[in-house]
Amino acid sequence: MRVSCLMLVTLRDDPAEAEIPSHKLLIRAGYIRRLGPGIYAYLPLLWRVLQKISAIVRQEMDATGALETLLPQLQPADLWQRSGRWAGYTAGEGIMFHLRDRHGRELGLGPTHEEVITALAADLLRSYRQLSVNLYQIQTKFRDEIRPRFGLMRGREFIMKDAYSFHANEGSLRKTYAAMDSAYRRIFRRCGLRTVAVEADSGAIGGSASQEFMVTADAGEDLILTSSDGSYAANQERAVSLAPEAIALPGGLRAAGAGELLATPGQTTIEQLSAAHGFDPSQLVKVLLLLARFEAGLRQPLLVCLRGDQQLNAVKLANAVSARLAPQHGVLLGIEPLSRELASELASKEGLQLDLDAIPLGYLGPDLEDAVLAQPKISLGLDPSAASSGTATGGAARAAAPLPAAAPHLARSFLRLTDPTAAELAAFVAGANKLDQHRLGASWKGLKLQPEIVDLRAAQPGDRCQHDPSQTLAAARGIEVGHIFQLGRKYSEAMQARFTNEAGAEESLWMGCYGIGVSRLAQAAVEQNHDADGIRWPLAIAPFEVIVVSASAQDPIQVQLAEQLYQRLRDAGIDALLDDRDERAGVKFKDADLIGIPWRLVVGRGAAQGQVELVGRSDRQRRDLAVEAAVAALLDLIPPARCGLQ
RNA sequence: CGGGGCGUGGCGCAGCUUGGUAGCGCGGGUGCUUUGGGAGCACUAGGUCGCAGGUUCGAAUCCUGUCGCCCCGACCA
Repeated sequence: MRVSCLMLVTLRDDPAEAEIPSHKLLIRAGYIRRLGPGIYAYLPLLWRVLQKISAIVRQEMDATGALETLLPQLQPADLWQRSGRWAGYTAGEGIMFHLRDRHGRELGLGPTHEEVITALAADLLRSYRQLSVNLYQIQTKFRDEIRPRFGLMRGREFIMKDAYSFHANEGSLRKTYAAMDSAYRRIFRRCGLRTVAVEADSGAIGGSASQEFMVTADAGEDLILTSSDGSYAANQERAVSLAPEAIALPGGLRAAGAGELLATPGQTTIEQLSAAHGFDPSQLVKVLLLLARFEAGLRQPLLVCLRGDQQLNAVKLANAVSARLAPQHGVLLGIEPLSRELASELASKEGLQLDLDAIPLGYLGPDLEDAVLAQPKISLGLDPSAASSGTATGGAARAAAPLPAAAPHLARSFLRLTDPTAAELAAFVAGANKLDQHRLGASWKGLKLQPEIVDLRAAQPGDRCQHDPSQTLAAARGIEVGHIFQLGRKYSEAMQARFTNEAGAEESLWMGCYGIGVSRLAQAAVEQNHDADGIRWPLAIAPFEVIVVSASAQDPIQVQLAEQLYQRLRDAGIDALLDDRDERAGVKFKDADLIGIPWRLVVGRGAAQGQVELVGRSDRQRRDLAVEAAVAALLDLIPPARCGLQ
């Protein structure tokens, strides 16, 4: 390709829209253009990069026996209703773009393809003899992100490789999961990325085991925690660790563990309490009042206890709450702090009466009685079954007959969950459930409580590791470029995807799914490979492998030699670019550095003597070589570097 | 959704406080000179100052509304 024909438009100034280096560089170097928030055009240069990444992904996926396919992006709502995700994806997080066609049928633009593929599998896979299979596709996904940002990093339209495997048993799923794990490691290595594999939360996709592949970079949106020996790495959403030892409460239990009242006027935060009375935060029990909203209308108040010095991990909480109530009440739509604002919003929007004046915010103790949620005289929508009894229907049954959108109703008892750090305290300080008063020297037994214990605390950098307390966790930022899941039978059961096993019995398929953010990966590669002058593409995914530059466009000898070299390299199968523009040398050099072609072959002053200059973009090493030697060097260096595995 | 910021030639910005009919740098075009790290000179094209109201003799500038974009946050009161 000739630069004169490339529609290359580079910018001298940083664009105002971009914040992080990779985003600025991709725009400045002419790789992308923004059309709207989170919507980008992939210009010809970037398209070449994406094609190269895709080729690597294909090679590695095909090598594992996976089958490439292409699935619809326009997906009927009933598919998503059958899996139980329509409400969560449209109403709750609202991550799915959805629309009505001219007949009033609801459709979603695919943010992922579990539903589509499972419906196909249900149709096509009938016998254990057909298993296992792993189908993948590389295509555009749509997600209505709350806040798109950083260019291709979090776009509303992006390119993803997603794969879905189907198995007759869990062992087979594990095998494919392991194969995907190693294929992913090869893919990222071949793309020139430094990644770390971390334990991850399964999030909205669901399922059991899952692992994320993170490109380590300061601009990463995820916080990852790793042990010093590297044997443990997890997303902070998921990470576990040992909390620091609590400092025993001086004086221990009071009033046989019921605690003595302590006047604490205006002291509603852990900090204020500690400062006023000399407590260590680890001597306090922090009680959080939250409200969980469910698809089928349930509004469930939560009372969450943590040790005062610990932080809540919202993802762990959502998982715990969901596990307890989602089977009866549909998808968990969200959890919010139960404030006066929220209470008045509940009253005005959903007609639910909740009298927060009965609840002394800032002075809550773990023994806060359900009576505070008691129904006021006039109230609507009481559901006596919520939270306590409830009809126990299985997930499959629920999915087969989607829950009708029920009117919002408020549970009148708390779902109480306690983190071990709080549960293990022998004597603590907690709110007295009375304004301006706390209890000193209370205990769980003394308060006549049997806490339901769930890991809810956020692991922090510096915490000791569970697998080896002599090690501590360190934090790093990461960009998630890949995620693999063992889904199990969640979707196959919901969508009735069954096969006949060897014994002739019907069984639900075992599933796995495996994603790579292809367009995000391209930007992550820039984030990890750039310098003050521009991008430094790893050769395996660079849009071109070498750029031939004649220093002077006026010197016919140079121009001719550059032309010859360009032809020879192309004939030898090298992805060569020829900068044939009538520009000064400086302009061409700057552009070559900015767009980041790994090798630059300069035809300059020495052209008449058959001397050229070969410059490496990454290490900036320059070597003066005879023409033949330069060509030989490139033919020697480039082909082996292509697979990215040296 | 909450908070903050910004909308002025293709791009990056100034002008707004103190109203008087729009400017700088880059980029584009033409010509001459220059030619190994984003050249110089000259000429030139290109803007209903996001949009809609209002105040005023007069609005990019003041007021109101509206739309769009960017940043931070949206879990511990």
